[in-house]
Amino acid sequence: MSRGIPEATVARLPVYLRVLRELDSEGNDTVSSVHLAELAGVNAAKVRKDLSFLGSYGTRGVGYEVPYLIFQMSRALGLTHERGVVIAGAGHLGQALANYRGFSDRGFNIVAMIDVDPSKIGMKMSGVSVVGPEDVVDVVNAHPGCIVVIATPQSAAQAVADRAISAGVKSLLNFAPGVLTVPDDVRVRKVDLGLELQVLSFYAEQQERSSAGAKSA
Amino acid sequence: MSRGIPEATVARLPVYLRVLRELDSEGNDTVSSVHLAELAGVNAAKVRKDLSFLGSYGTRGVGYEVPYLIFQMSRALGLTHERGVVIAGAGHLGQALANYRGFSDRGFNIVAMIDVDPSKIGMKMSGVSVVGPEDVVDVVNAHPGCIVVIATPQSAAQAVADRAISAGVKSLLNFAPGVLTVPDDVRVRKVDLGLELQVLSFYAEQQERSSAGAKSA
DNA sequence: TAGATTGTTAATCGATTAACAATC
DNA sequence: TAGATTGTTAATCGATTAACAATC
Repeated sequence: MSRGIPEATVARLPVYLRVLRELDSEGNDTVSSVHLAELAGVNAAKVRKDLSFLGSYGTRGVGYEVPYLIFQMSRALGLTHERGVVIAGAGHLGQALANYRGFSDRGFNIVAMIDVDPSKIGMKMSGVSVVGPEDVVDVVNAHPGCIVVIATPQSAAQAVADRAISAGVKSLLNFAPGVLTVPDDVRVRKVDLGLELQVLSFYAEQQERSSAGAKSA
Repeated sequence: MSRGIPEATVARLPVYLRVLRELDSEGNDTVSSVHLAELAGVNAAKVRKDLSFLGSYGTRGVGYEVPYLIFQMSRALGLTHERGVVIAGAGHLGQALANYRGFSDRGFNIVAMIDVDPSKIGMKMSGVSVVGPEDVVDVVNAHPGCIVVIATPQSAAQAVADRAISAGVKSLLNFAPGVLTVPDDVRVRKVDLGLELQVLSFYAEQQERSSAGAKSA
């Protein structure tokens, strides 16, 4: 029994896919693991290993057929059919996400925004209807398998997640800082802007200290 | 010669710090690795190992002094002094970042936004002045060690990065999809919204296929 | 056939975690 | 002292990568 595709591999598939689409639009019919690796910024053996999890779609001595690999990869990622995305929080971040390019051409369809602000409810923002929190269940029911993006303040994040989960949502993308508590069968991915800045700050600090040390030495 | 703190550890420090601040505000004087691990959602041995990279700040039989650990961790992360942040791109995402809470109380100071739109240049958005691209050098010089956040469309991202780097910037946070080419001494962290959704889509698809399979079996 | 490149095995590397001596 | 908990070592685990037989 296969243990499934490793997380690290799954996270690289979208990178390969972006590169492959670019190659395709430039008219490339085939690509070798070495070339694909270079464009994706990874090791060629890693590319071959990653792709082998999807199946044996290459040809020895030749490489991979670009359009076919795009198809297989899109299929694996579930991008060959529409998937609904609900954005919770119609603030700047929510609007930025609603405006984000490259959603629709990957099969993602923003079906609604949710906000508590009565002055926003009923409006359309970037072509997306804003509804109140009590409508989450209806929206989720109308779009089975949809992903809920939490772009609310931290104070509202858990409540929004709870409501979405009780409506049947299994996938959350969380932009609020802090941890969400969810059942085992719900998958959460987290984007933490503060964390990213702090990591950069750590390395910047290191660099500054070592160069200050070199100066005084 | 120490090989430096592992990347994975550095990325967990901000998580520990958030938990520690919470504990502190609740009046906890000390915390054990077991408790801290629980709150941070990681293994206790990992916590002890991670913290040991910072130094021996715990007391056997007792645990870690919360305020002291906060201080040491903040120092390691370079959060005990101000650091400038420049946001390139004054669209929805840029504004969302300018509004983001938890920057200032971690020492991050948004010093300017950059945009090409003449109607935005000269304005203040969320209290931050918007300047034109040609002013990047001045802003960066006025705030040595600052971090540049790229919240522009992909088409402008590399040019913005190049300009910032030539002005001396060493840390970039990139929200544009696609790869940035930068010199070795420049550190880039990337947040890729499309990638996150595609990863969620992969697992959602798997879940749906297996439950469909179970149904037909 | 000769050259190229995959798919996979086996080696390497690094990160996680269990275990425990040190010690408060 | 007895109990608790750190700091660190050593074992485990998983991911990366080099190497190469298979094969186009």
